[in-house]
Amino acid sequence: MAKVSTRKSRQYWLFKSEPESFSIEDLKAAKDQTTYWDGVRNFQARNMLRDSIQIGDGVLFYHSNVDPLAIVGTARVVKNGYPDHTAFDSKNDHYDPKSSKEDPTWYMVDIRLVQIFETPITRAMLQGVEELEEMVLLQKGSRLSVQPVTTDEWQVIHRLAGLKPSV
DNA sequence: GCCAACGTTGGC
DNA sequence: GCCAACGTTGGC
Repeated sequence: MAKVSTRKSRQYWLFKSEPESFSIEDLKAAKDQTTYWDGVRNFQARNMLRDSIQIGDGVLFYHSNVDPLAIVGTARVVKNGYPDHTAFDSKNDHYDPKSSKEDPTWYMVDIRLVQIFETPITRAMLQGVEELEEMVLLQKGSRLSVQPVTTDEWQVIHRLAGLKPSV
């Protein structure tokens, strides 16, 4: 019998990336427009990657540490959490000697591009929207690079992009 | 470039 | 187990 998802409904997430290291254009250029989301080295984010994020979930792709800060498009989860092999590679920037193949510390998922927004939804735009006041991204001091997004937030952001909620 | 917020490390 | 010191993130 095929493996069945443990929950019925799709969930939504926001992934941050510095475009200098990996931009949504890089995702577009990747083979099958798909990538593994490696390098997350925070336990809270790790738990989401390992335990919560599932195939079919929607991902807002956010560019951080750049002008303009913005949600630049969406992606879809195409592979559930599995060990982040970059932690095993001593030559990799994200190498972590405490993580082993036998007992991995860090996890990643695979995502595939859905769309690049014609007009990026800038952080400044988000900050003006009452329905997004509680969005994790906009909370003071929020540094999580993988964050949950509510269904309402997902829909508001698609509306701002002039799109029907897709994925 | 600044600095607040946060996570981790290590001495005790 | 506390907490000061330190390093990093990331908005501004």
